[in-house]
Amino acid sequence: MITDSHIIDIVSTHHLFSALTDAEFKQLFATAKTFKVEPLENVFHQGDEANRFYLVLRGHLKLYRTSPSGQEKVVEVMRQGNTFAEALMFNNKPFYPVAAQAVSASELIAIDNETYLKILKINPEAGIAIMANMSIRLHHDLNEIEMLSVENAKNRLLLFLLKNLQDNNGNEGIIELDIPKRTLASLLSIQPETFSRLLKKMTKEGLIEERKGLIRIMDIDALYAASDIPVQSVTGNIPVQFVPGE
Amino acid sequence: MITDSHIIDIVSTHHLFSALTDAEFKQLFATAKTFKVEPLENVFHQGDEANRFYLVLRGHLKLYRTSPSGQEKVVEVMRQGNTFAEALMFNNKPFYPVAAQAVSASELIAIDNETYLKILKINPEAGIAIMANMSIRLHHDLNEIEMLSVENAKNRLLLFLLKNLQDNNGNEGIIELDIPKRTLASLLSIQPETFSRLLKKMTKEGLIEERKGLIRIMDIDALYAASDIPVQSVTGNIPVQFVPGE
DNA sequence: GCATTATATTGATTCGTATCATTTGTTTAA
DNA sequence: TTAAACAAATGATACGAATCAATATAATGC
Repeated sequence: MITDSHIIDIVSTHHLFSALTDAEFKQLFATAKTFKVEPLENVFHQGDEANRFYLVLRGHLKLYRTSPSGQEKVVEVMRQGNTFAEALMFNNKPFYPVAAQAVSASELIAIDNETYLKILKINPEAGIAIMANMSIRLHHDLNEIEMLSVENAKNRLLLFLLKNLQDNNGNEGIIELDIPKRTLASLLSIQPETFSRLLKKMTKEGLIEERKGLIRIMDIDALYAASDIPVQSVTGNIPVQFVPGE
Repeated sequence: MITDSHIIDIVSTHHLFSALTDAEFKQLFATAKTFKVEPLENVFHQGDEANRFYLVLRGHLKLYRTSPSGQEKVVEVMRQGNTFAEALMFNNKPFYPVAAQAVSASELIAIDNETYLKILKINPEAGIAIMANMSIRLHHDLNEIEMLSVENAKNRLLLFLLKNLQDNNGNEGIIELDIPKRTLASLLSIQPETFSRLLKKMTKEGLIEERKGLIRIMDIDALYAASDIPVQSVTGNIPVQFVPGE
């Protein structure tokens, strides 16, 4: 039984658990067990029966696969707050296709697949609530990836401007700066100095106009043209992973 | 009724639909409707009743919120293959908290919340299968974000090395290069020249050793120390969004 | 009002990495 | 074996953006 408040904190903010009712939460964690692993110690091996999934409370672990030739390949690194092997549960896969080994001293909770699935099957509402969380998180990640994919300062600023313009009548737009520029710069991962220079340059190029607390976009199309923000962006293109051997 | 094969392609690869059985798929899309919107045309307005969610087949749209003071703020941009407003459905929210407006000429499918939820409630297995997809996608995104968050070439290489080392006995490790270096460089978003120089530098520093097709890590701890890869990494820290007004 | 502090701009310099050009090394096939 | 094609390494240079330093402007408190 889980009681430690620090642990409850980590558990209850996870998308797989945050939508559960108190009763469901209690039911689920009645059968859950916390345990510790030392570095190089395995939580499970490739091919083991998969009837539990895990939440990392502390430390970090690697999930790796060993090929027939003995090659080891790390598939994923799990850290505090991450769950792993839950996709197997949802997919009814009976065996772990990878092994999990602690990299640093770690603490985990093992959660019973059967108990978790029973909750979902008895009460579809619970599943729907969890899907709500997952949906939100997916949208969030998508935005995050889009923003991170824009590599240079100028394009990040342009993307920000295009996303935040208001009173977009015709080909003009206005953006109200209700936070200090230094903060905005930091949000865009640009140094304040660079930010200042960028705005100045764009003003000189006639793309924008600055008036206390306002940025006025003279020509939205020209701004689009000035950026090389991918039209199709990241969305939908599953990016290449580091799987040299496959 | 949806028949066009191009459309079926987009629909059936989406995580909300790919796990449905043929029968469920048919049932769902019997009530779905495709429609087109022109730029500046709204799909729905803030406060409208939310009994449908949408999948973008073509074009792109902005979701935006208008504050009491008349400020417009773009929350998200949706593109081909994206769904939106499905989180509202899962959350039983009765009204759209944002408006959706086409930016370019777009084509969409509107899907009935009621029909979709009915499928999930009648058959919990369907919901579980969808959650499997969502789980996989979430893990995928997490990795993607982690990799994108590593801003400079040296750290990307280090992260790659640390993730791919095999025969990690003690504090040494070996990595087999089974793809050309230029390809690996490209995967890491590094120019081949830079990649070559990096390896050379790390060899000179005594961190690694190179032998045809192998990279041998002399001291894993030292390698960790050389990187400023965040120990806690991205995981769990919900990054700041561009919401200056909140 | 003025002093104090925070924020913003501007200049000079440095660092990381891309780009271009050239050379060296390694496969592949005639 | 030797030429042709490709991969990798090395050098020179250019550019974006961070950093350091100084100054200017705006906001805040007394």
